[in-house]
Amino acid sequence: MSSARAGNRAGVRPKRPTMVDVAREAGVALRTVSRVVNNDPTVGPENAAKVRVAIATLNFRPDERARQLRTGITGTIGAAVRRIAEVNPALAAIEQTARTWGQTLLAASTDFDEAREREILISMCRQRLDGIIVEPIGESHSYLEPELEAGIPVVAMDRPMSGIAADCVMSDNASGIGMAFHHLHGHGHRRIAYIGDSERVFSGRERAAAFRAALRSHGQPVEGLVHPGELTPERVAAALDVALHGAAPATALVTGNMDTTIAVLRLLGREAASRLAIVGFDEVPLADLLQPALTVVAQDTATIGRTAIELLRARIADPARPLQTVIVPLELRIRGSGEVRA
Amino acid sequence: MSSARAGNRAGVRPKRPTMVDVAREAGVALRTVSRVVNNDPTVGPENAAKVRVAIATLNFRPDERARQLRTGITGTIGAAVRRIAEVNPALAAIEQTARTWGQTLLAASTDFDEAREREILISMCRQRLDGIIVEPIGESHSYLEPELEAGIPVVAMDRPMSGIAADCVMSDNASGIGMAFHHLHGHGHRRIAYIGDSERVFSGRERAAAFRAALRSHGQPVEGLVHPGELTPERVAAALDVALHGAAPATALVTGNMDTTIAVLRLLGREAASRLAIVGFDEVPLADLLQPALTVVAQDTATIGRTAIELLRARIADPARPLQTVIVPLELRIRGSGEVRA
DNA sequence: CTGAAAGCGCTAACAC
DNA sequence: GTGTTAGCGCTTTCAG
Repeated sequence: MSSARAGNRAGVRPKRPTMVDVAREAGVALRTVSRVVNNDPTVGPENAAKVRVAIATLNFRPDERARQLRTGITGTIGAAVRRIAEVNPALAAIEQTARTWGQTLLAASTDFDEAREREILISMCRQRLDGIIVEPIGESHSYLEPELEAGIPVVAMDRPMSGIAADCVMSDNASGIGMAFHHLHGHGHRRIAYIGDSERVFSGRERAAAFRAALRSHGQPVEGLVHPGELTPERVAAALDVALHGAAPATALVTGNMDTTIAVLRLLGREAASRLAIVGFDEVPLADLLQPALTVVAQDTATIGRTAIELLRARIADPARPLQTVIVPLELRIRGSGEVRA
Repeated sequence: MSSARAGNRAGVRPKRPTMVDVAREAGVALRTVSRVVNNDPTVGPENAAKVRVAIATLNFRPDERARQLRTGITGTIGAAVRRIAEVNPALAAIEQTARTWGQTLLAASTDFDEAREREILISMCRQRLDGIIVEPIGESHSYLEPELEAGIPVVAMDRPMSGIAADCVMSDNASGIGMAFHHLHGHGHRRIAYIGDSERVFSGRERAAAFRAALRSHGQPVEGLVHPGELTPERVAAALDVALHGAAPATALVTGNMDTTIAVLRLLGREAASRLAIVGFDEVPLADLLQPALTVVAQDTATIGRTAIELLRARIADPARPLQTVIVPLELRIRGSGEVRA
């Protein structure tokens, strides 16, 4: 079965043919091969044919690295996201758009790790990518200042970057939280709690602040209702306990992101979920199949991704254009869990 | 706000300093700079210091492309998967392992499209990646023959490649289907139906065949019970209708992959799901939160990913080693939907 | 239309 | 220890 590799001795990687080899085989100059490979029309038909034959017989494939080194452009854009291999319509949109433009996408996971993010970003810079889209994790990205100065375009997605001046596209967190709150308030709830991500995270900060603002604007007390923090099951359980079993139990709940929503649903178990009104921030997979189906305020992640890469293109085309921050609206998706009356 | 870029005129990308510039700045030879950059210990401490100062003042970053061209290795492995930006523990495992080995991962989506797959694979070859992992889509990959010959290691994941000799890791589809069948049979079901992917797809073929074999080995007729085909809602609905509303309605159902499972659950609606026994092939997100919770035969995708990259490493280390196909067992996860009695 | 030669930014022999 | 000199494989002036 391994006969296909019979010619290969262990460890001896056969050398690939280069343009010189092709030129020799075809009996033309190196330059002519290059022209054929790049579809330059100024090549005589018979020469072109000879070259193509030589390419086929030698199985020549141009070395992209050499071309990139010479031309100075990589035709590749980088995406440093929190998780490739997780549902991420923004990333999907970026890849699709990049492909449309004939660009390659180099995607890597920061894994919510600041050091890892830095590694990836620096590595992308060393590879001289045409541009970088990043879902920022770290608190300061000032180490990228020299890279920006050197001309590598960077666009932030989901959160702004601090320490450097980069374009940014993100959701309208405040309005999204407001939407969720008002929806529940409109269904008669007067004790609405919030459980969400830590305020050390930008979006966690924005959403918790927006929720507090919503409470105040409705003349409600804040204490016991707003629970930002780490996303451990224990912490969420504790927060849930305070919210539901205090002196004045909440009758409705806003969860600040997908992981919180799922954690809460798991904790509530099957039946309890139908007595408490819940609106989740962020879409959840199979939300429509849950019981009751989950009402969410959904981010328009596809638009976010598309905008990110468009901002990047614009920045590449004109490094001097004014910085831009795009805020993308969210959408309330009514499915049942948020329509439980008080 | 755009002051940080004040120095950049539109379109004029500032040239980055090279090693020559650093050498001049530091007053040493090019070679010495190279040594410092590569942490070569044979550099005098004061020279090293001078170089480091020069690097910092000029904001020098070595150009990875040039290094790759010179050394011949890219330090990058490619993964052509069906979808990045979707849940894919195999990809996650690959990325993590690659990182551990100091390799960069270049991931791209074939998007279930044969032409796209070909584009990506060829592009990866032109970039001279150290190796490629692919979830094959196309029916023949013989066009990769020259590339293999030229020494680029390729490993197939989830399905074998046809037309070329490549290592492969995949799930034990037949056993998985057998497990699902026997589980339902053990709960008293005597009319068990199967709805799954088209038999034009390798795994669809394997699973449908295994299901037919299971039926036969239990002396049951096959007609009306095995429904492979396209994954459109209409087709699945029609298959479901035949299975449930025929002369001898099925009392249990095996769904052949995640998309089929979800389609079926959507079609059945909330209540019907608790009367029909269902075992899904493939894990489904939030399966434990559904009602009833979904029993599945889960692929060990993390192991598949880890195995894929280990096979790749082994192949890179020894191109002459015998071809290997690794079959990974599946696991029955009992949650409720598969334990409804006949 | 085609060819010779220079060079992209770096590493690797081989002197000194 | 350090510097000099070749290239890696390609594109690109610039002559023919």
